[in-house]
Amino acid sequence: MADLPKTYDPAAVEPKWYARWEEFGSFRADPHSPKPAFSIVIPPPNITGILTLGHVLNNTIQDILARRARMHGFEVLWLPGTDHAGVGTQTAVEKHLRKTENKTRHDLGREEFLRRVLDWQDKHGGIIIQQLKRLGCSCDWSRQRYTFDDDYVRAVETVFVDLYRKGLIYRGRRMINWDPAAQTALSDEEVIAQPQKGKLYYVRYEVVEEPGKYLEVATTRPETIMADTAVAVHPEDPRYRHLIGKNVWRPLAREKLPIVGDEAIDPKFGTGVLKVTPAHDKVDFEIGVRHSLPVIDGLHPDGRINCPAVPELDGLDRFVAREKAAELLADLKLLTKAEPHENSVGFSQRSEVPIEPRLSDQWFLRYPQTKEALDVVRDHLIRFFPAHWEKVYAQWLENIQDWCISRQIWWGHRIPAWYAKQKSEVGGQKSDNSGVYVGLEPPADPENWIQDPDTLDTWFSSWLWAYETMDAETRRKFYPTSVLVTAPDIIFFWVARMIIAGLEFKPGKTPAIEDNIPFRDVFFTGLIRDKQGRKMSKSLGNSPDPLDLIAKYGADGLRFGLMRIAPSGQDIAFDEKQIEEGRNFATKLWNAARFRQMHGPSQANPQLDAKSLSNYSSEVLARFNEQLVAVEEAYREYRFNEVAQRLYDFFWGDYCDWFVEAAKTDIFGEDEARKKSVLAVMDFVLSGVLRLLHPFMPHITEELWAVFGFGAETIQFQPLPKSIEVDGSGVEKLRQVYDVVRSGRNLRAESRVPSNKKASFVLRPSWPINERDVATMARLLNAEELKVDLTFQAEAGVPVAATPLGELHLIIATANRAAERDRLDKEIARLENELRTVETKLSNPSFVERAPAAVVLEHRKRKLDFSLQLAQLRQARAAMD
RNA sequence: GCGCGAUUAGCUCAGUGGUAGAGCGCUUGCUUCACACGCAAGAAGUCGCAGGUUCGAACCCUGCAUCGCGCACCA
Repeated sequence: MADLPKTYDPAAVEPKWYARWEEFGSFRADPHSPKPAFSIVIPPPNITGILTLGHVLNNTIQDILARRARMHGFEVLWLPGTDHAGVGTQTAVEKHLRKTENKTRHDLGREEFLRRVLDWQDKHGGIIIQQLKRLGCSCDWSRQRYTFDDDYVRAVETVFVDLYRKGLIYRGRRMINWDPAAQTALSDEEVIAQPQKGKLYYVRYEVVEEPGKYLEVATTRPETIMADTAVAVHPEDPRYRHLIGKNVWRPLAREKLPIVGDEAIDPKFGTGVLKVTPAHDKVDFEIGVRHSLPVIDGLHPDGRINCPAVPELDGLDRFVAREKAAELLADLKLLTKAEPHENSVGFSQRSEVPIEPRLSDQWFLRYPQTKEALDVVRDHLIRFFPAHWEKVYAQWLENIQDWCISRQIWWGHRIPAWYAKQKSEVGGQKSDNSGVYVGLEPPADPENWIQDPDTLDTWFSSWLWAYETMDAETRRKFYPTSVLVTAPDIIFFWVARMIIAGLEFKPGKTPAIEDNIPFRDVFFTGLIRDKQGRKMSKSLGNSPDPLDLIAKYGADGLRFGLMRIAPSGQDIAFDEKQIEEGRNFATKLWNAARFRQMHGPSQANPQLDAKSLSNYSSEVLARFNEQLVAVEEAYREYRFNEVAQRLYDFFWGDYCDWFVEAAKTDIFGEDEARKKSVLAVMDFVLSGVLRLLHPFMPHITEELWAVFGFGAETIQFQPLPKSIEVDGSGVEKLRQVYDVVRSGRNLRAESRVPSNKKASFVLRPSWPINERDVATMARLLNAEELKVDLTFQAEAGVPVAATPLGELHLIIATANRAAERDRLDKEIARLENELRTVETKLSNPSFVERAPAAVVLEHRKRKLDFSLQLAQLRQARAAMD
């Protein structure tokens, strides 16, 4: 066995093992395996994306689950892949084009632009896959999929055609969210409402029938006045009721507009009069429909004003035009006032500009299976962790609106719809479906048809991800998947829609709903924020590069550090210190292994003889058993932070700080049998800890597994450790020994005996004490001598502590009587206080009768302990007077 | 306006009815024969506020406050 180097070097160990795992084919999923199946599909990252901390969190969790399942004897499929990310990728390429060639996509034309996107993809694509490998992700890379794979594209088109034929997809002229920067329609989910400080302009519209009389309108958008086609008041509003049916003069692009009455008007807002601009507001559009108002589009697609009738405004950007329109109105003496006003404005999630409600011809989906989708979550066929997301999910499904699925971008799945050429100008109110052909193949006479130029929302391909990434054979074994791990911000975009897609079109769908759902559990991770609680974002520059962190702390250190601070369902305040802790833990593990290795070879398959165990061995094994149970329990609830914390505490505290230190009495002792026994316990615990930690820290555990030669060539498929029976009374006794040690160390520190000086102690025992426990105490106390003396009479002023095993005295050359008196007084006061608390409780009959017996017993025991200790201390204190 | 979450040590967070916890930071002492990415000791909390339930509340209930998120409205 090779000696371990003094420090652990993740940079050397981690890539080496990853390459070996790929050689072994350890991550390959076999659909013919007799083992039970465990499967996860990766939330596909953008093909040209790079790894963020969010990815690290998300994929570490998936890797933990996959590796744990392998050790539990499952056949594991972790199916990886990437997403074409329509708007995101197209925007990046357009930006690049503008910068390097000062061209737009329109300068290049569709075909050439798409060629450029593919170039971009070749150059930047797949980086994230390499980064996931560096993190240690055990995906089955032989099955890597892409939302633009040929058969995947085919599947997306098939679903479109299918839904069209079922009448669930339709084309219509509707109010949609228009992104003037990306120049495309968006779904409601892609719009984020943000409070915006602006002005409320009060504008006077002259009443046609009563010249000199004005109707005052309050608006935040004076630049759209030219597109007004009415003004509206509440039908019951006494101020204006009599004017309904009359007309006003539109102040810009002067024209006669009707005054209509509509229930949608809130008489209390502004002046109680609304200018109706059906083309640029959802509510106005509805009013327009109710009153058969014309629709005037006053904006170009890029957000500039389209109104040649008012040359001062025509062509101006919408926000510039707003100011200008206010000026024009002021000049006309039609602007009464402009007061500060805060309202909420919808922003495009992607391009971060205000969206423009706009009337437009688009493709929409009427969601199928919404009731069923609600049911499967409510009835827990699909379980959410944490469960409170069920409510958010239900709220969305209950208020679901048709999904605008067409996008005016080029990078995406082209909509399989063609229009007859004579009606190719599909626009205006006349559009209907009679000249439309929808199908998987182009029409037989293509010269008479023109294909819809639009593409599909990226999520319209993502929602098929759970099953379209699998072939029939794989699906048979691995679908539904076991668990989906994702961030809650895509619960509507992806999670909900995948559930609907599974229920509606999973190939080979059966009446058994539980076979069609895409996953059984959904674990929602938290969002990683910076220390100030802000979201990680590129523009803020507050997102550390995970690859830098891996270089500094190792992939295992990063993984462990992050998991230890990631509470389930809570956002995570990222602090690099925590990753440093992960690295430190890896080093601790390494050095504990080194220590074991210095004392001879390990057993290949560590076995224990329960009868020959020393008390401290029993103690550490008892703690180990506790962790096995608790860890299993925590996994069931996806509480990864608890698993990590428990393994950390057990290994660092119980194993290293207490057990190994105590074990040194035997390791450096003369008794070969004892030495052998304790080394066997070390092997047993180390091999167990390595297996428990492997899902979190795959590389270092695999390296140490190999160094120790604990078993097969890889740790990856080793069964998890099982608990071992231990002697409970020995454990109890040993914990008292440790209490004595803690008291002694405290005495030493308070009496200022430095750590590098040996100290002498005398224990006057209350009970007979095992000689070997004395040796353990002496070592842990770093004692020159620890005498056990039943008749010891301390000189007054000698520091003393009351312990469960008796009085412990620290022998020092010159006792400081005054200091010791103070210390004793304080200690006595503390104990008296504790005793009083316990006695109060025990003297309460309700407590004794109604509290659980174990609790009462515990209190009685504490009362006894405190009384005994107090007696000891009072005696010592009395001797000083 | 509706809903969800949070509020515990200086910081980041565990703790879901029975003696308030961890890591970092801080103080003190240690290059003790695995580890200074370490060892040992210590200081530090009216568990957001107010009521209630209970023998007993950080924990359960009600209300309030503050912060964050989602949905709806916003002329």
